[in-house]
Amino acid sequence: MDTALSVIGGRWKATILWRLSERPMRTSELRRSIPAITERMLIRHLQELVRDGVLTRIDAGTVPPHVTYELSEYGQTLAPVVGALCEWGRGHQRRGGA
Amino acid sequence: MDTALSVIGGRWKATILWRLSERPMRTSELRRSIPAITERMLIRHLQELVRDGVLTRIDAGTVPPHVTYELSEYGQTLAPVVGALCEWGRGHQRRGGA
DNA sequence: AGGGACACTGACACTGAAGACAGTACTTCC
DNA sequence: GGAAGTACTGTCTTCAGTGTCAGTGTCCCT
Repeated sequence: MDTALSVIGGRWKATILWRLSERPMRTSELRRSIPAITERMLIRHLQELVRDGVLTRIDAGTVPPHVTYELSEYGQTLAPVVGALCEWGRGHQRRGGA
Repeated sequence: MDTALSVIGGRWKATILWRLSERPMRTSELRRSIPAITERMLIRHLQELVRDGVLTRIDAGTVPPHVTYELSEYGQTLAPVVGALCEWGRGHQRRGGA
Protein backbone atom coordinates (compact mmCIF):
# COMPACT_ATOMS: atom_id res chain seq x y z
CA MET A 1 0.00 0.00 0.00
CA ASP A 2 0.93 3.60 0.08
CA THR A 3 0.69 3.75 3.86
CA ALA A 4 4.42 4.23 4.02
CA LEU A 5 4.15 7.22 1.73
CA SER A 6 1.71 8.84 4.13
CA VAL A 7 4.56 8.79 6.66
CA ILE A 8 7.55 9.78 4.54
CA GLY A 9 5.61 11.51 1.79
CA GLY A 10 6.08 15.11 2.82
CA ARG A 11 8.18 17.44 0.75
CA TRP A 12 11.08 17.20 3.22
CA LYS A 13 10.41 14.16 5.37
CA ALA A 14 12.69 11.78 3.54
CA THR A 15 15.50 14.32 3.79
CA ILE A 16 14.88 14.85 7.50
CA LEU A 17 14.87 11.12 8.18
CA TRP A 18 17.99 10.76 6.11
CA ARG A 19 19.82 13.36 8.17
CA LEU A 20 18.63 11.91 11.46
CA SER A 21 19.54 8.38 10.46
CA GLU A 22 23.17 9.48 10.67
CA ARG A 23 22.90 11.11 14.08
CA PRO A 24 20.45 12.94 16.35
CA MET A 25 20.26 16.66 15.73
CA ARG A 26 18.85 19.79 17.26
CA THR A 27 16.12 21.71 15.52
CA SER A 28 18.38 24.55 14.48
CA GLU A 29 21.05 22.14 13.25
CA LEU A 30 18.54 20.46 10.99
CA ARG A 31 17.28 23.77 9.71
CA ARG A 32 20.79 24.83 8.74
CA SER A 33 21.60 21.45 7.22
CA ILE A 34 18.61 21.76 4.89
CA PRO A 35 18.96 25.32 3.60
CA ALA A 36 15.85 25.32 1.43
CA ILE A 37 13.43 24.35 4.16
CA THR A 38 11.51 26.95 6.12
CA GLU A 39 11.39 26.75 9.90
CA ARG A 40 7.60 26.35 9.73
CA MET A 41 7.80 23.28 7.53
CA LEU A 42 10.66 21.75 9.46
CA ILE A 43 8.75 21.91 12.72
CA ARG A 44 5.50 20.70 11.21
CA HIS A 45 7.20 17.73 9.63
CA LEU A 46 9.09 16.95 12.81
CA GLN A 47 5.86 16.97 14.79
CA GLU A 48 4.15 14.71 12.31
CA LEU A 49 7.06 12.29 12.37
CA VAL A 50 6.96 12.27 16.16
CA ARG A 51 3.20 11.61 16.04
CA ASP A 52 3.85 8.74 13.66
CA GLY A 53 6.27 7.31 16.18
CA VAL A 54 9.38 7.31 14.03
CA LEU A 55 11.10 10.20 15.79
CA THR A 56 11.68 10.97 19.45
CA ARG A 57 11.67 14.53 20.73
CA ILE A 58 14.11 15.19 23.54
CA ASP A 59 13.51 18.47 25.30
CA ALA A 60 16.27 19.46 27.69
CA GLY A 61 13.72 21.60 29.47
CA THR A 62 16.14 24.47 29.73
CA VAL A 63 15.60 28.05 28.81
CA PRO A 64 16.49 29.00 26.16
CA PRO A 65 15.03 25.84 24.62
CA HIS A 66 17.28 22.98 23.63
CA VAL A 67 15.44 20.28 21.70
CA THR A 68 16.99 17.26 20.04
CA TYR A 69 15.34 14.86 17.60
CA GLU A 70 16.42 11.30 16.98
CA LEU A 71 15.06 8.19 15.29
CA SER A 72 12.98 6.17 17.72
CA GLU A 73 13.61 2.46 18.02
CA TYR A 74 10.69 2.00 15.66
CA GLY A 75 12.09 4.65 13.37
CA GLN A 76 15.23 2.58 12.98
CA THR A 77 13.14 0.11 10.97
CA LEU A 78 12.41 2.87 8.51
CA ALA A 79 16.04 3.86 8.09
CA PRO A 80 16.99 1.11 5.62
CA VAL A 81 13.90 1.85 3.53
CA VAL A 82 14.74 5.54 3.37
CA GLY A 83 18.32 4.55 2.63
CA ALA A 84 17.24 2.40 -0.30
CA LEU A 85 15.05 5.21 -1.56
CA CYS A 86 17.87 7.73 -1.41
CA GLU A 87 20.33 5.42 -3.06
CA TRP A 88 17.94 4.66 -5.90
CA GLY A 89 17.30 8.37 -6.27
CA ARG A 90 21.00 9.03 -6.54
CA GLY A 91 21.32 6.43 -9.25
CA HIS A 92 18.34 7.94 -11.01
CA GLN A 93 19.96 11.37 -11.04
CA ARG A 94 23.24 10.00 -12.39
CA ARG A 95 21.24 8.31 -15.10
CA GLY A 96 20.06 11.72 -16.20
CA GLY A 97 16.62 11.07 -14.84
CA ALA A 98 15.58 14.28 -13.16
CA MET B 1 17.73 13.02 -1.68
CA ASP B 2 14.07 12.99 -2.43
CA THR B 3 14.66 12.39 -6.13
CA ALA B 4 13.13 8.98 -5.75
CA LEU B 5 9.99 10.52 -4.31
CA SER B 6 9.62 12.67 -7.40
CA VAL B 7 9.27 9.41 -9.32
CA ILE B 8 7.08 7.34 -7.02
CA GLY B 9 5.55 10.25 -5.13
CA GLY B 10 2.20 10.45 -6.85
CA ARG B 11 -1.00 9.55 -5.11
CA TRP B 12 -1.18 6.20 -6.91
CA LYS B 13 2.26 5.57 -8.35
CA ALA B 14 3.48 3.23 -5.64
CA THR B 15 0.33 1.17 -6.00
CA ILE B 16 0.67 1.05 -9.79
CA LEU B 17 4.30 -0.03 -9.57
CA TRP B 18 3.36 -2.60 -6.98
CA ARG B 19 0.74 -4.12 -9.25
CA LEU B 20 3.03 -4.10 -12.26
CA SER B 21 5.91 -5.63 -10.32
CA GLU B 22 3.86 -8.81 -10.20
CA ARG B 23 3.04 -8.93 -13.88
CA PRO B 24 2.44 -6.68 -16.89
CA MET B 25 -1.10 -5.43 -17.22
CA ARG B 26 -3.38 -3.66 -19.65
CA THR B 27 -4.68 -0.21 -18.91
CA SER B 28 -8.19 -1.40 -18.19
CA GLU B 29 -6.93 -4.23 -16.01
CA LEU B 30 -5.02 -1.79 -13.87
CA ARG B 31 -8.01 0.50 -13.62
CA ARG B 32 -10.18 -2.31 -12.36
CA SER B 33 -7.53 -3.57 -9.96
CA ILE B 34 -7.35 -0.15 -8.29
CA PRO B 35 -11.03 0.70 -7.86
CA ALA B 36 -10.53 4.14 -6.30
CA ILE B 37 -8.40 5.54 -9.11
CA THR B 38 -9.94 7.51 -11.93
CA GLU B 39 -9.04 6.74 -15.50
CA ARG B 40 -7.61 10.21 -15.92
CA MET B 41 -5.17 9.80 -13.05
CA LEU B 42 -4.21 6.29 -14.04
CA ILE B 43 -3.22 7.37 -17.51
CA ARG B 44 -1.42 10.49 -16.33
CA HIS B 45 0.61 8.51 -13.83
CA LEU B 46 1.36 5.81 -16.37
CA GLN B 47 2.63 8.41 -18.81
CA GLU B 48 4.82 10.01 -16.18
CA LEU B 49 6.25 6.65 -15.17
CA VAL B 50 6.98 5.90 -18.82
CA ARG B 51 8.67 9.30 -19.17
CA ASP B 52 10.76 8.50 -16.11
CA GLY B 53 11.83 5.29 -17.78
CA VAL B 54 10.54 2.86 -15.19
CA LEU B 55 7.65 1.57 -17.29
CA THR B 56 7.42 0.40 -20.88
CA ARG B 57 4.32 1.00 -22.93
CA ILE B 58 3.51 -1.76 -25.36
CA ASP B 59 0.93 -0.76 -27.92
CA ALA B 60 -0.35 -3.64 -30.00
CA GLY B 61 -1.29 -1.09 -32.64
CA THR B 62 -4.62 -2.73 -33.18
CA VAL B 63 -8.00 -1.13 -33.27
CA PRO B 64 -9.64 -1.12 -30.80
CA PRO B 65 -6.55 -0.21 -28.82
CA HIS B 66 -4.72 -2.82 -26.80
CA VAL B 67 -2.01 -1.32 -24.60
CA THR B 68 0.06 -3.15 -22.02
CA TYR B 69 2.37 -1.66 -19.42
CA GLU B 70 5.27 -3.43 -17.79
CA LEU B 71 8.27 -2.55 -15.66
CA SER B 72 11.22 -1.64 -17.85
CA GLU B 73 14.55 -3.24 -17.16
CA TYR B 74 15.44 -0.09 -15.30
CA GLY B 75 12.12 -0.22 -13.48
CA GLN B 76 13.08 -3.60 -12.09
CA THR B 77 15.65 -1.82 -9.94
CA LEU B 78 12.82 0.13 -8.37
CA ALA B 79 10.75 -2.93 -7.57
CA PRO B 80 12.63 -3.97 -4.42
CA VAL B 81 12.48 -0.41 -3.11
CA VAL B 82 8.73 -0.24 -3.65
CA GLY B 83 8.49 -3.68 -2.11
CA ALA B 84 10.34 -2.55 1.02
CA LEU B 85 8.10 0.50 1.20
CA CYS B 86 4.93 -1.57 0.97
CA GLU B 87 6.12 -4.07 3.51
CA TRP B 88 7.05 -1.37 5.99
CA GLY B 89 3.70 0.27 5.40
CA ARG B 90 1.93 -2.98 6.14
CA GLY B 91 3.83 -3.31 9.40
CA HIS B 92 2.99 0.27 10.21
CA GLN B 93 -0.71 -0.38 9.74
CA ARG B 94 -0.60 -3.50 11.92
CA ARG B 95 1.12 -1.42 14.57
CA GLY B 96 -1.95 0.80 14.62
CA GLY B 97 -0.09 3.55 12.85
CA ALA B 98 -2.54 4.94 10.35
C1' DA C 1 -28.62 0.57 -35.63
C1' DG C 2 -27.69 1.12 -30.75
C1' DG C 3 -24.81 0.28 -26.77
C1' DG C 4 -20.64 -0.67 -24.81
C1' DA C 5 -15.57 -1.40 -24.48
C1' DC C 6 -11.00 0.44 -25.39
C1' DA C 7 -7.15 4.02 -24.64
C1' DC C 8 -6.81 8.46 -24.57
C1' DT C 9 -7.19 14.03 -24.59
C1' DG C 10 -8.62 18.68 -23.01
C1' DA C 11 -10.62 22.18 -20.05
C1' DC C 12 -12.01 23.17 -15.72
C1' DA C 13 -12.87 23.17 -10.35
C1' DC C 14 -11.25 21.77 -5.95
C1' DT C 15 -8.20 20.89 -2.20
C1' DG C 16 -4.60 20.36 0.83
C1' DA C 17 0.27 20.91 1.24
C1' DA C 18 3.69 24.38 1.24
C1' DG C 19 5.47 28.79 2.04
C1' DA C 20 5.50 33.83 3.68
C1' DC C 21 5.13 36.59 7.57
C1' DA C 22 4.46 38.08 12.07
C1' DG C 23 4.51 37.13 16.94
C1' DT C 24 5.84 34.62 21.83
C1' DA C 25 8.92 34.13 26.07
C1' DC C 26 13.30 33.99 27.82
C1' DT C 27 18.46 34.28 27.72
C1' DT C 28 23.06 35.57 26.57
C1' DC C 29 26.48 38.56 24.66
C1' DC C 30 28.45 42.94 23.24
C1' DG D 1 19.81 48.25 26.57
C1' DG D 2 19.58 46.44 21.97
C1' DA D 3 20.41 42.58 19.09
C1' DA D 4 20.42 37.89 18.20
C1' DG D 5 19.41 33.02 19.13
C1' DT D 6 16.28 29.15 20.51
C1' DA D 7 11.93 26.46 19.61
C1' DC D 8 7.84 27.21 18.73
C1' DT D 9 2.38 28.94 17.16
C1' DG D 10 -1.17 31.18 14.22
C1' DT D 11 -2.94 33.07 10.10
C1' DC D 12 -3.12 33.89 5.36
C1' DT D 13 -2.00 33.09 0.44
C1' DT D 14 -0.42 30.40 -3.30
C1' DC D 15 -0.01 26.58 -6.20
C1' DA D 16 0.63 21.93 -7.91
C1' DG D 17 -1.65 17.63 -7.72
C1' DT D 18 -6.29 15.50 -7.95
C1' DG D 19 -10.43 14.77 -9.60
C1' DT D 20 -14.76 15.76 -12.63
C1' DC D 21 -16.89 15.97 -16.88
C1' DA D 22 -17.23 15.81 -21.60
C1' DG D 23 -15.51 14.22 -26.01
C1' DT D 24 -12.59 11.20 -29.85
C1' DG D 25 -12.50 7.18 -33.21
C1' DT D 26 -12.91 2.48 -34.13
C1' DC D 27 -14.52 -1.96 -33.18
C1' DC D 28 -17.68 -5.93 -31.58
C1' DC D 29 -22.03 -7.77 -30.08
C1' DT D 30 -27.01 -8.06 -30.15
